[in-house]
Amino acid sequence: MTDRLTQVRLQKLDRIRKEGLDPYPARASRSHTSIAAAEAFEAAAKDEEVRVTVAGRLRSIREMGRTAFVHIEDNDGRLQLYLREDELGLDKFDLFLEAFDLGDFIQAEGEMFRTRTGEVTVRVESFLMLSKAIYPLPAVKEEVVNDEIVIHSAFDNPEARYRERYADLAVNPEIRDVFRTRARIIDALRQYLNNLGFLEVETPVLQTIYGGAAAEPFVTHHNQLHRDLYLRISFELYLKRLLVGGFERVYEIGKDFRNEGVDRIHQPEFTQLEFYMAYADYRVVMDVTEDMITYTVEEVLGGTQFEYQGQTIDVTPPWGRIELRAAIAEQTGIDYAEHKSEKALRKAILKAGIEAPEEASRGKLIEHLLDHHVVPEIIQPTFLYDYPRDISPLVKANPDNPESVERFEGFVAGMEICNAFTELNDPLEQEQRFLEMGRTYEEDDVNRHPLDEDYLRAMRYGMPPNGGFGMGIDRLTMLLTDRPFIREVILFPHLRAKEY
RNA sequence: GGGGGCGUAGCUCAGUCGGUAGAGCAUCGGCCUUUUAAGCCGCUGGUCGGAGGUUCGAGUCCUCCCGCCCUCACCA
Repeated sequence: MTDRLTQVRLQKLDRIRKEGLDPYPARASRSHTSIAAAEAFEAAAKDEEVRVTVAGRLRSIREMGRTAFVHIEDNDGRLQLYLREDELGLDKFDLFLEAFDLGDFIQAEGEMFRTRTGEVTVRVESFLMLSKAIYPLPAVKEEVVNDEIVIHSAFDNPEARYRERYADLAVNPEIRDVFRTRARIIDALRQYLNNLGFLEVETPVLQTIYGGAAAEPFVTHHNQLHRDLYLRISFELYLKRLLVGGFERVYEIGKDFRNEGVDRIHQPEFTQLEFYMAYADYRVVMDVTEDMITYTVEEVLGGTQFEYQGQTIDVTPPWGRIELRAAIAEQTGIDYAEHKSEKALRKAILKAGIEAPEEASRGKLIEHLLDHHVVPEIIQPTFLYDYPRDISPLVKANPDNPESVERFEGFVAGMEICNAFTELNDPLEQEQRFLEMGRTYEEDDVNRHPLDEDYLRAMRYGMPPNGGFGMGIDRLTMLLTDRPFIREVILFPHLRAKEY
């Protein structure tokens, strides 16, 4: 694209070259970041000279006759520079005004002082272009009113922001903060698990048989092997093979891929944490979950309470613990234990004036009640436990009640954030469950699982009893950054390809 | 996939009943040596998402297509 704005900047690029300067020099130097420079000035004695070399991107230029005030922005924040013709000389000063634009990266050296309005500023004695910007960044203006930053003409067209996330990040500092927080969340989770003796591992993204969740996979193809492969929909079956191998505590943080609809809390590519813990059951995993998330929230936010979309969330243990059956009964008046068959339960649901999906198993009906009538009501951190067996093929049955399995999910702010269970480690029962699954789903159901013979083989060598856990990192990040949409916490969310 | 909404200058947005396409900021030119949404004066800048249609005349009405948003469905 060579529109007029771009043409002007290309001419400026030439102008810089004609001055004998490289608009993209290989080397930069800086003695202080913006914050370090301001701190050094504040710490210095009254008459002491504080000389700095700073670097950053030009974010504002206020030309005032033979002087100019500009702000540069670096990773730490913003710093004001003051340029004067009598300080720089006519040629240099003109070069700056005529060839430097918003968005350019520059380097400047000078002595620090405080302006009449009290702002710590660098009086520039020399400057360099570090990188000339050819396209103008979206024109965002900021104003400080009563210590609050008011943004004018924000760059907030969603399509443009996600397509050009780099521009979004460049002009919206709060978006950069979202991803700094995201990194700290992952860091805290790692610390927590490492401290408990967990081993971080990596398992295949390309799988010959997908499993561990009910989801439609992405299919790809390996040319040399002449076979289709699937992008993983979960890590579960590989991580549990590692327990067979003798590791007692393993976890993985990585991407899962599900070829399904995109909405407020779903993206086809998302980040998951799963861990497996030998000799633990789902009760232990519940305790660990509470503790791990509390630790993470404290590390990242400095406390156990935070605001999410206008509601105060408190993760301080103990979290609510309610049997799934009781939670559904409370919200809908339906006790599914009284309706043992799919038919009977469907009848009860319709009688209660609630919609029931067509062609759903009894477990699917229960799940529908959970998703639509219980989950939206759960604001404070809560575990629901003991799930129907037919929607949980990898979970060990509850010894007191063979109808239910030892599984729980954690919910916060109307969102499911984790799913965990006492893992089924009986190879014969697992095989039986897989076969049951094959019957539950129709032949052409995309969620019907191919039977993973190799996983059964692994189990036959002996798998220690263990508790497993999975959590969506993106959703946790949504909570801790107060973002209502999952695409806000994913750097490059998926959009349709645009042709240029 | 169904339903609804939207797409106008680099950015944020107006555009009435179908009658020559506008504003602020940015850009460009001028003034201004402690400004900070700096200020003042002036000038530019448009395939109105794309294609077709109705009409003397379409940003506006109709059809199809593309993209984004919301919502439903799907989603251990």
